[in-house]
Amino acid sequence: MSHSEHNFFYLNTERTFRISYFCEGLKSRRRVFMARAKVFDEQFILDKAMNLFWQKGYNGTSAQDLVDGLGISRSSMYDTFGDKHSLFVMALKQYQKERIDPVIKQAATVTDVEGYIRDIFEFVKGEALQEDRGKGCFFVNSAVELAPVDEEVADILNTIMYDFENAICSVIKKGQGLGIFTNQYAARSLARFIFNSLNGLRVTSKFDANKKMFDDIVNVCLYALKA
Amino acid sequence: MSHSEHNFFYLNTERTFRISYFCEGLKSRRRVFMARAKVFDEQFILDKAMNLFWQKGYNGTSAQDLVDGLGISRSSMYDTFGDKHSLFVMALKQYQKERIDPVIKQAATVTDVEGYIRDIFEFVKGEALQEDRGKGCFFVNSAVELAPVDEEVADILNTIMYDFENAICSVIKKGQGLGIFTNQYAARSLARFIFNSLNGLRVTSKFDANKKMFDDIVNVCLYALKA
DNA sequence: ACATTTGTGGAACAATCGTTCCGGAATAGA
DNA sequence: TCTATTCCGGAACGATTGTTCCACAAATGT
Repeated sequence: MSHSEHNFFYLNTERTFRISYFCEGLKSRRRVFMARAKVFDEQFILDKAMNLFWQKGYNGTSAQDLVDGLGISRSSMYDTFGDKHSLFVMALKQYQKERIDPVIKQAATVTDVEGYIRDIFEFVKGEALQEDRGKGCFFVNSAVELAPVDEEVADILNTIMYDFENAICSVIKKGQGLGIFTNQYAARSLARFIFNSLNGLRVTSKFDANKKMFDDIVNVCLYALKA
Repeated sequence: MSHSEHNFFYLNTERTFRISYFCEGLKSRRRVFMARAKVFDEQFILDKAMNLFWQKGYNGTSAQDLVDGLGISRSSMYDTFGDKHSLFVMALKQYQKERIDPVIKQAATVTDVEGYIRDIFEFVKGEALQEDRGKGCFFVNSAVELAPVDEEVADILNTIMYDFENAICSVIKKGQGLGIFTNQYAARSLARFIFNSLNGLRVTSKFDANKKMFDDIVNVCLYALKA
């Protein structure tokens, strides 16, 4: 028996994902057969992948690391997520959706503008003082490792930067209107300064830095915004 | 003929470096035979290695990449620099010696304190606008990729951070005495803020950022220091 | 010419890389 | 029970990883 007769779905050239093939073909029709339900949660696995890539980077994480860390078989991993690069991209988007988008959305309805900015700095500071501070930020790590050589990843990161800058900018603008933040510089300039400072904190957290050090940095950053 | 008889120096367990073995043994005695002189300059090769690792990172640079990029044979590479990790460490120290130490030394005798700080920012800004801006900074790149998992590299990076912070701190202190910089915060706090901002710039340069963006960031950073 | 060291090209190494494929066990609705 | 799908363990793939080794060419003072 030839291979294609036995496992026809492997040969789909458009999508190598085994799971999606048959299901998608039946989207409009009624499902006739119900087969074994998924037992692992894709989001849950994706979270694990995110943390693995986050910790060791793209090149530093091997397929074996993923199999060991995700808790699913090698076959399931490739069937569900395609190849390593696809999985990385999905993990990065997961990070965007779970950790960055909420902060951006919050900006639209924020009332305590100063608290909003301070909370972001405090959050990053908090992570920088955790035991696994070496992880840094998946966003920054990916930018440093892949942005220059991986266009698909770079596009995602640039989008994040763009959205984040705009969100901060709107909050700054509101704060300037309330007389809380300085009018010495345009809101966009200050937003970029904040973005840059946060990127810096993610790098500084890679060093042997202590609480006092982060306090110093954050204090000066927030001071620079004051009216 | 056995291997050890023919090329005895390969079996030195302390140092696998072929070149150093015999020479070091003769340091105190008079050289009897003068052999072929070195034709490639180790510093020159090390510079090339530095740029390769700088561009693609440690894990992203393969042994083959090094052979192709250094312009010497695979054998010469291993004979001269040991293994890949040793070569990386040497390249990192080269970066420290050539690009960071001069800036630190300058701090001791600087008179135009404001210009000194501004020049550093302008230099980083300039590099961030170059064609190969994606390279970023070898120091920051290495911190992000290796500091959490490579103790030897982390030690070097921490030393650089420590020295740099002290250098900036002394300049800031001088500027505070002259009434040029703000006394709102301790010199060390401001130095850490500067270090952090520069780290940020190295990350921001990985994105699709333009001149205006860096101008904005640097302006606010320098503004924050003003008295 | 000789001894000695440097550098080269290439073969070869074991290990790991990312990936594919298979057979079969498990689970579900029909 | 039958069919469809999920998931696993594991073997296997060719390619590439970092590294070692060897024979030989090149250079240089004696």
